[in-house]
Amino acid sequence: MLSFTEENYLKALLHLTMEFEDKVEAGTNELAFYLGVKPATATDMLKKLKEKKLIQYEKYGKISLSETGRKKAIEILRKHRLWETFLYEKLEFTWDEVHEVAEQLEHIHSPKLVDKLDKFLGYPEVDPHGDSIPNAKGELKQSFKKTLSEVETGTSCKMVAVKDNTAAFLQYVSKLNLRIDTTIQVLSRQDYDGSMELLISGSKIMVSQKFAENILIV
Amino acid sequence: MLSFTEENYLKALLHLTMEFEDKVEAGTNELAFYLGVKPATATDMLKKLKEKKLIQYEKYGKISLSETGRKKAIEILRKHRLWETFLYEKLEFTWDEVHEVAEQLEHIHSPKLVDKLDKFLGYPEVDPHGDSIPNAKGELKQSFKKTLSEVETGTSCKMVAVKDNTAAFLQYVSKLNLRIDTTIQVLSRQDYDGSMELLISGSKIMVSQKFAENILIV
DNA sequence: CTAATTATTTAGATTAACCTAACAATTTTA
DNA sequence: TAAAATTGTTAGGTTAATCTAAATAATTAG
Ligand SMILES: [Mn+2]
Ligand SMILES: [Mn+2]
Ligand SMILES: [Mn+2]
Ligand SMILES: [Mn+2]
Repeated sequence: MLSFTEENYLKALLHLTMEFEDKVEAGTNELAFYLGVKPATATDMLKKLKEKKLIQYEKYGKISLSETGRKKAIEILRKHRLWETFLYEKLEFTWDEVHEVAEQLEHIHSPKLVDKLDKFLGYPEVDPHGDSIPNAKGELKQSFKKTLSEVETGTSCKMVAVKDNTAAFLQYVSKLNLRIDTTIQVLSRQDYDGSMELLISGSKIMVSQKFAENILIV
Repeated sequence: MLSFTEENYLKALLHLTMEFEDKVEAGTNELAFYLGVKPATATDMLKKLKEKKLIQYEKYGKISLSETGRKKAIEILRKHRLWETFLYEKLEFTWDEVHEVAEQLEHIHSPKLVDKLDKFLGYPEVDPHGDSIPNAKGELKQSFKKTLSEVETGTSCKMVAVKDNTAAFLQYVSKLNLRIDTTIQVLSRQDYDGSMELLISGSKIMVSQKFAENILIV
């Protein structure tokens, strides 16, 4: 049985090796920074995870998940996203509140619980942030979506997910009346700083490039 | 914030100081045995819990919960029983499966989660084992119920809870068609070993004294 | 292609939660 | 009430997960 901490390392590695289409490895510092620990700490854990055959790793080399490591990580991601969906759909949590609690709930060990929860929620495909939920077989629909910042001026698109999961960002998105499935029309763009003028359900708003880079669209 | 382990010690102390009406203290060995650790380990933790003002304790003396310690312990008990109820009522778990998972879920930290869960479940008063669920104010209806072994021969009673929460016992109870609210008629009793002949919804069964001592009735 | 910079590992500590073995206090029993 | 039994504590370790400081490898830049 994996410890809470080991699970977090695997989850972090899954995240870091899926950041963009061709990224399949991570570095020690990158991992340590992501987890909020010192590189020396990460090195110790990497040795242990290698020992347990959960990762591929050689001293001074890059890190990637093994097949079993990836399986484990996806299980945790599945639990995380199912719990977020539960909190959002059944317990009236807002989308900026669910992540923190799911960080704890994802470590509950009980295969029966996960599958019953999935059933109870009606086998949802995406979580409250628009992220795809791995199914019971451990299959994850991974699609690398375009961001709002890449949309051509004058065209329309639909928001399908968010990239940033911090409460601050999510609350701001909500305040702008943006949510999953909202149609966005790009009216204009400032060459100077990349900020964009948008039309959302009748009202015009202005957003920064940084903001637009965290809205995923289709 | 209390650790997982500290929470388990407090919960154990709450249990041990509520075993019967006049029991308000526990001993080091008793506590250690209940938690499955060595007495030396318990002594260490007792010092820490005393330091944090969660218990009353003097070297070589008896242990009892402080007001804050009791509050904390009841919060955990509340979570435990609400989660058991959730698993049983919403996720189709059987009553012998819920405890193990609730042992993990009870340590999730989120005041909002507990209260939303309570609301979602319709503010249940008892868990699947008939145990009273503390309310949001931390009030616990504690009633010391009679056991089936104390019922007079020839009279009837109603099962309201079970004392033993092990899967083996609960499965056996189910197999005998006994559940919360079942009416039990005591037909006869063996002087020799205290075993009892019961009438349950039309069929006669024989149970041991040990068994009868773990069925709570009214 | 060396020197500077960056990335990573090693060495040596710390803390929480556990253990065993030995010792000390308390309670029971004869 | 003294010996025996029980209960509880202390001393000294271990392991997992963390840290800081120092050393080393790899990469980048001039
Ligand atoms: Mn999340
Ligand atoms: Mn999410
Ligand atoms: Mn239980
Ligand atoms: Mn229960």
